Amino acid sequence: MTSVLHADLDAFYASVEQRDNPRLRGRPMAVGGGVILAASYEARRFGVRTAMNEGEARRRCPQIEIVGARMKAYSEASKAVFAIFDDTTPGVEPLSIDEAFLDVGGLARLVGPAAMIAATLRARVASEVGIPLSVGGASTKFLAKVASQEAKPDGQLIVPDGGEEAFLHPLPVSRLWGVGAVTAERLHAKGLHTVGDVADVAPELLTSLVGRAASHHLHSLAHNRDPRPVETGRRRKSIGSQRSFRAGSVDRAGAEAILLDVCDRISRRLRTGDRQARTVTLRLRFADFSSATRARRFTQPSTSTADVVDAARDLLHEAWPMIEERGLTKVGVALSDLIADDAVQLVLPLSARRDPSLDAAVDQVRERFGTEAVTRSTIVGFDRREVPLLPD
DNA sequence: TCTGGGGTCCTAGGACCC
DNA sequence: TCTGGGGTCCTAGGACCC
Repeated sequence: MTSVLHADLDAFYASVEQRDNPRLRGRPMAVGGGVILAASYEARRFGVRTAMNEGEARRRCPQIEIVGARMKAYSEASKAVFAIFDDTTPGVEPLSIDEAFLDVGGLARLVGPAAMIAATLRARVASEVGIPLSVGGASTKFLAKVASQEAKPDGQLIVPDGGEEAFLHPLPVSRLWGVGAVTAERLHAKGLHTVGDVADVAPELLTSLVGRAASHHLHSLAHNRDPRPVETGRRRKSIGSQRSFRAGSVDRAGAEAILLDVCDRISRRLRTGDRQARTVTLRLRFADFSSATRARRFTQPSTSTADVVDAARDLLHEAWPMIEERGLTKVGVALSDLIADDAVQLVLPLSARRDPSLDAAVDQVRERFGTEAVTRSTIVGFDRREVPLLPD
């Protein structure tokens, strides 16, 4: 039964620009900022793609018009579209600024078949927001997403019950979620070109090519086995920001200044999102395009800019010899292991972490502090006898 | 095509604990 | 005293997605 829709805005940033500027409509154009962020379908016909540098885009399509990004306009358009999604079903799982899964399993009797819901969504987004939306529908999330890609641009495709494998198997392996350039090349080398090829291959061979978890994952998807439900209320798991520059254009003081700015931005976002972070990761990229990461964990989660800056600066200091050797072209910082900022942390000896007799105590803590979020963490070396479990 | 910025998930080795 | 197995935490790296 068709229970999942995948709704995906076409060439999102470019569509918003064409909506707001009639001169750009029907023309090859793109939104860029050094590289192409989104290309209109007219530009894609000339081979212009996302992440291509602007010089290459102009070489392929001399008449292309490239405009700067207006993130605020995109964010507003996205909100308006998600309001229409939320108005359609309570089961909305956002994937990014321009796509979402919609659970329509319970809607058939009330509203109508999936094809009708999809058509209504597309018509509403077109008339109320003024940009094109493509929708795919199927029995699983994965297949719904594949269907929306097939439906583009400005179309819809509902995979009929029982027709799943006939639809899926002729498609190239790159349509499987998790198969990018590297994995596709490995599969091609063994003669696996279509989704059907992957569905039929011996699991051991697949495992030897891509590892255990990915093998299981790909084999399942190739048979349209995808039990994941549409999940509402998912929260971000990390927050990051990064800056690129030309090799040699930034000295140590410059790198520290960028680092400070990046740390300030992400710490603000952390506090705005009512979260605390435990891990700070410094991400570096070098002139030869190699990269490195260095991470540090706080003993206690923090929301403080100063904590983030201290850790990031330390990491930069430690990595400096490597930076001098390889030449820096990008600096980024990410915050992860995020928890709610009202989370209460129980510090326990390792041996007590999974003790089921603690469950009741954890419930008490929940009630007392009025928060759902209670994490169990450990100070290594503490013996359980030394730790009062529920201090007053 | 010398490649932006925002993310997610998986693997693997060493330290540490029981 | 020495050794081993199993589990978790931490860190680093890599593939992938939009």
